[in-house]
Amino acid sequence: MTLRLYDSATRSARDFVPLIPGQVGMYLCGLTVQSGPHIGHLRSGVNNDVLRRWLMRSGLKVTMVRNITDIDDKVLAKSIEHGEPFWSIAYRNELTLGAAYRSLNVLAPTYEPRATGHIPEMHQLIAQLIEGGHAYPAPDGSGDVYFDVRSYADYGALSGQRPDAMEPAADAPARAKRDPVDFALWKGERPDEPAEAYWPSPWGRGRPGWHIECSAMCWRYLGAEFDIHGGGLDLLFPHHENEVAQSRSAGLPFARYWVHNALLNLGANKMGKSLGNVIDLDAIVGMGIRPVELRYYLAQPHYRSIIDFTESALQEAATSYRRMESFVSRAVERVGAVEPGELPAEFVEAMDDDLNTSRALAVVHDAVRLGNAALSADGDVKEGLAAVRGMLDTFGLDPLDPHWSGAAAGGAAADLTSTVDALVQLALQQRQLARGRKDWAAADAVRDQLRQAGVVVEDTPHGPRWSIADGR
RNA sequence: GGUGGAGUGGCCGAGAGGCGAGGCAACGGCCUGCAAAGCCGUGUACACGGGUUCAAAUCCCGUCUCCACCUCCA
Repeated sequence: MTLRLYDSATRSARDFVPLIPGQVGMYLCGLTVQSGPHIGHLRSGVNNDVLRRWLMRSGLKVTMVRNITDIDDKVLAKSIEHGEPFWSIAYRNELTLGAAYRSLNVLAPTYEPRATGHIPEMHQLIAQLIEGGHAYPAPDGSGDVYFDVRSYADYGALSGQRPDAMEPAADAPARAKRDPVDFALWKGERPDEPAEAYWPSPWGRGRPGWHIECSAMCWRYLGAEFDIHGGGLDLLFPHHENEVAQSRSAGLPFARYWVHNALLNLGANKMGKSLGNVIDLDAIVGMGIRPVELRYYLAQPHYRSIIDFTESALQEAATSYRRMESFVSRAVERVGAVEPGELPAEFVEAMDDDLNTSRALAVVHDAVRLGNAALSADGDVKEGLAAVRGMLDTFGLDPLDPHWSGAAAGGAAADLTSTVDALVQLALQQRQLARGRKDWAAADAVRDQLRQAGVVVEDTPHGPRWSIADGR
């Protein structure tokens, strides 16, 4: 079976057939870095990372471009508000975003271009659009250039909107436009905006409109036509609709599949900067949740299902992940490290079915249950361990991935583990002696003291084992 | 008003005509000095009202509630 992906443009699942066999060009709308990321943004990053990893696992060579839009109205507004250059604000948020992605084990994109680095490409596209009769400089001398929506017959096809039923674009005075729904490709210099936010252009000094940067960067790095364009569902209109309109009008076939992830809600509404109902990674960590557990929480529901964030659901997901993690560590203690192995057919089938991650993780849980039973029965556990690691690896959730295992933190943590182990073993020897003479009070006192120090002791038929207490 | 989507057991969350996905919680059992972990077992859930069908959570009609988008948005 091949991968089937739901394509927003056709509103149906389609077999995924890459433009060039064996390769995939993938563009993800990253953030407008007017502020740092909240977990809704991170959901988009994680969902697309799972898609990317699945494409890679399916043997495809993936070129993934995830952009940073580092100039827009809000960044400029903040610049004035704080008396700080817009590029300084944008870059600070970009760094925070990058750090959050890394801590969630989101693979670095093949390239991460910034809007402001692609002004010449935008100019070229705009010039082509004007020449082709799809765009026009504002007649009011403002220096704005608008896209002529009526010149593109398919406008609205992607999002199912009809231009006649639309509200006017609020990005410029309507009087300068031929039609109120026309949108700005280029915005002329304005006296009330920061002086460093302008570039020369054939239409006067100015800066990019909101949508043109993505058309420019897709074209530059993925070519005239490419496979997958992703982003949050809230970008479908107007952002993606406008991207298609610009690019196709400029003669570029553009994206072949549109993949939109559903949003993450908090309470009754979507999490959003403008609503102020925002939870970020620090807040999650403050709840006693590790990044790997947040990744599991974000990756388990289907990517097209709304996630209603609640802390209790997050805690449940963390418990669920710890069960998998615990199987892996106990299995490794028994049989040593086993490399990630082949994927069960059921798992592959679930993932190929428009990334049914819930069904795929149910296969993992089944394997964990069987593996646990094998551990209890002293049966063969290698195969199960390899399968579980293999499946979790395609989610970026393999507990033994160096990214999670602490070795990535610099090796100091791994050294500490052996130090702690030596100390705990000392205590456990005392406890075993006490148990040997059935002095349960003394034995339990050792266990309690270790527990207070954050070390959990479990007795097994193969002797006691210890681990660091979860969360909180 | 237009467009798209959702309502599943105590909770989360898949499924989309017939055999109860999976997880969390709960209860019972096994194991254990006690625990922990684990395993086994326990549930007749699909917003509401009609209809189609041998069979409906799934299809059709109607109703209710909620969400997103309709030019700031992942």
